[in-house]
Amino acid sequence: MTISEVSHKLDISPDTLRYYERIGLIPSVKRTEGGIRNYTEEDCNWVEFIKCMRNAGLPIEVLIEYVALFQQGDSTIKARKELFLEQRKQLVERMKAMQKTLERLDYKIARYEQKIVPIENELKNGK
Amino acid sequence: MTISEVSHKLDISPDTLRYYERIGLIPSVKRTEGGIRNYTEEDCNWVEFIKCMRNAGLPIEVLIEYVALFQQGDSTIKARKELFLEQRKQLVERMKAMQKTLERLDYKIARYEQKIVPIENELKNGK
DNA sequence: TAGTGACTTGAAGTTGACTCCAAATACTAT
DNA sequence: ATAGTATTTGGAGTCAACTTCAAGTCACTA
Repeated sequence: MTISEVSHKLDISPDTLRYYERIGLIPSVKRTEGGIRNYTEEDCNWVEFIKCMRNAGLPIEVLIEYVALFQQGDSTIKARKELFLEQRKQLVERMKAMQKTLERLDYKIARYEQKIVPIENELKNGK
Repeated sequence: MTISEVSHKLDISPDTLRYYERIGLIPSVKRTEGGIRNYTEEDCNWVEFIKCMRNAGLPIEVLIEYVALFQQGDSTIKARKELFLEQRKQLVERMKAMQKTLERLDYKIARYEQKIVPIENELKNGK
């Protein structure tokens, strides 16, 4: 797959794809003889995985470390598990904070609801 | 309350507090005769509210708009409700995405668990 | 084989959200 | 009154995460 195909498929710009590869956020992609990137299915999976993790707020640095550990082979499995456990913990924290915010938004919305109805009644009554 | 008191209370730097005020992310704070900011309880509540919303990922621009609407009085109640409804929707989306990521992390962690146990058994058996 | 469009690189530029700085002014304790 | 600390401002600097640029290379196609 060419870079623009992957770009369309995963909705990430070619520039960002190159950037991710350059900083080690995805393992480096094999090239054609001419030097053009040729993404395998596995490369795509990496990109998609990283996109998903980034989307949930995992720091780039941590993901870079993960990719590096992955490339060092099975001896790093434990470290990778620890890394994910820590990120899992932080993710749950963020989700809890968001839940609180959601409740707060709901409360505000409900209060506005109460305020709007009287105003609309006023209009209805020609005031 | 002085800016440094608020800073400690809410764990936001004085620079950030001034920055938030400058860009309209919180209503402007009354000053003493000498020109020093004197935060009321209400000012604090604003800061805390904004901190909470930012923390959940609501865009600064949207919050600036909310503050502006708020300052225009009751005629903007409906608009404020709409704004919150939209943000609520997006927040729920983000939380769903994070839930998926969480499940994915859990899956990975579980798989590493399975991989680690055999490795540890190998060690135990002196391999 | 010449034109056209996609791809390459390293480096510079941009954006959002702060964060720091310098010089001036304000409060506080002695 | 004076030293010392806190606060003020406008503006510059920083950092992460891209994004754009320039100048060259590759690959298809008429």
